[in-house]
Amino acid sequence: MMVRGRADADRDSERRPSLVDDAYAAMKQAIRDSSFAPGYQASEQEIALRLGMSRTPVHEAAIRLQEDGLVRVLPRRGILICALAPDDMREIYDVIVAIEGRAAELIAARPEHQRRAVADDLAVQTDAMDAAWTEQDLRSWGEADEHFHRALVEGAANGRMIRIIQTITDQSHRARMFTLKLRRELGASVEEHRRIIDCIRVGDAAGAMESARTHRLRARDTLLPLLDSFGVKHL
Amino acid sequence: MMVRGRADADRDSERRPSLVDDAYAAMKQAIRDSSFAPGYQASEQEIALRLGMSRTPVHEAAIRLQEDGLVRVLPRRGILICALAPDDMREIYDVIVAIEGRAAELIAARPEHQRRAVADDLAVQTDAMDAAWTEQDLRSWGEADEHFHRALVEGAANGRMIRIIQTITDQSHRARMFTLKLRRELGASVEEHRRIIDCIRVGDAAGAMESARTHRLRARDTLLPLLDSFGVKHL
DNA sequence: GCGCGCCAACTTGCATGCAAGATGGCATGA
DNA sequence: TCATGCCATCTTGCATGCAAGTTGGCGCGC
Repeated sequence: MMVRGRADADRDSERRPSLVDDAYAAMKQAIRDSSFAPGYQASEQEIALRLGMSRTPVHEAAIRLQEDGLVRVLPRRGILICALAPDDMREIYDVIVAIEGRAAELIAARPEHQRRAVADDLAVQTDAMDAAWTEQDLRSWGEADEHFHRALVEGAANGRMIRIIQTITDQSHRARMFTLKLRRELGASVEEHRRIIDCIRVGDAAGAMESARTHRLRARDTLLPLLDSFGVKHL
Repeated sequence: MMVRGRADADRDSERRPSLVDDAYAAMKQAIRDSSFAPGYQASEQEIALRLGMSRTPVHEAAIRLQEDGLVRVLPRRGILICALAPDDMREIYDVIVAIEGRAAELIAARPEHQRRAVADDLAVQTDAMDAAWTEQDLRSWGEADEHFHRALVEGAANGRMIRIIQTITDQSHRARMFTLKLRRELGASVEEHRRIIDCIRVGDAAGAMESARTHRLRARDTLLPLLDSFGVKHL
């Protein structure tokens, strides 16, 4: 199951997805897997033709994608797939540090049984990461890591935080796929995750925030130089 | 000058605003000043008529407003103006605490002359608040306070943070107008703002974050009970 | 050979037409 | 009197037409 236009998916539980939803999902997926490479300029007409619909739903989906920061709609010139510059990664990490830090703090401040439920979930993902690491299974490691961070934010039960993180995750998906192959310090993450979990278990809000922040800041400080050294200017 | 669809305003410096932009701005303004009250259900046709355009630009503006969380587009039933529940205010405050806290920390970590520029700006706004307070000028106080918090986030030079805060500010504008009249502790804000400024001046990142967080948490803890006591269920 | 301007092709902005889904009221039956 | 079902009306989803803005290339003048 895919991410989809949360704006509807979670609000109006179910209804037949409209063509706009289809176009939105298809385009987003195409951007995620680089069928639409950054910098590529597509015409709405062409996309509409490929998706078997008229320009209208494609245009409306493009507006939503622009709002998500994934494309730019250039008046009378088409849809431009956005590229991410190193500076965007800096911005993204700062937002993540802020939101995940607060989320961890909030979780640790919740009643004991709720804390434990979240902590157990986080522990499952972290164990999966540990296992994947010993087996050198990058793909599984990445998925478990993603689940961990999603569960962390969802644990704070704040729809706006979830939405913010979802948007930013979508934006940085390609960069993440790229850096995943480069990282050589995956073991450190497991340990840092466990520290976060411990703080949540004992209800140490300040510690939870601090360890969540430290984890992301450390990751940022390993990855950004890596990107720099590869001279990556946009991804 | 009004807020406008930042998605374009800051990216493509200038171009004749399209009808969609007009519709977006007009509807947003109508929601801000409660011409469109929460819970009101409008038809696109009717809005289009009032704005002197066809349904198409109104519909596209509605999509953007829905993405901003200000309205819901109900399929084949019209546009519903969203109301804010107390729980939404809780969510909003948590996001603000996270983002402004990190922003203050980032500013305090910048080079001295940049810190000072931001601090001076913040000090001007705080002085204006102080003056407005002694003169019991609520409107001026509110505007200066708004400028202070905007400057705080803009000082961190992170477009995504600015955008997040802008979205949330738009959502909570009506609630802010309502609570402004109820508050009896405006003096405390001035003092707390000064504490933030001092930390920024001396480059105390941890202190800046902590005082920014404390400021917002204190405000939340005074306001939410106030809303509760008035039995406000949506605004 | 080189620069400049014009034009044809292309692209979207916006209006409108049509069909299908949603709604509220009225008539009908118990 | 009340519940139920049908239909007229309203509203949007989506396709398409037209006009205006943008672009790239070709030809003309130098």
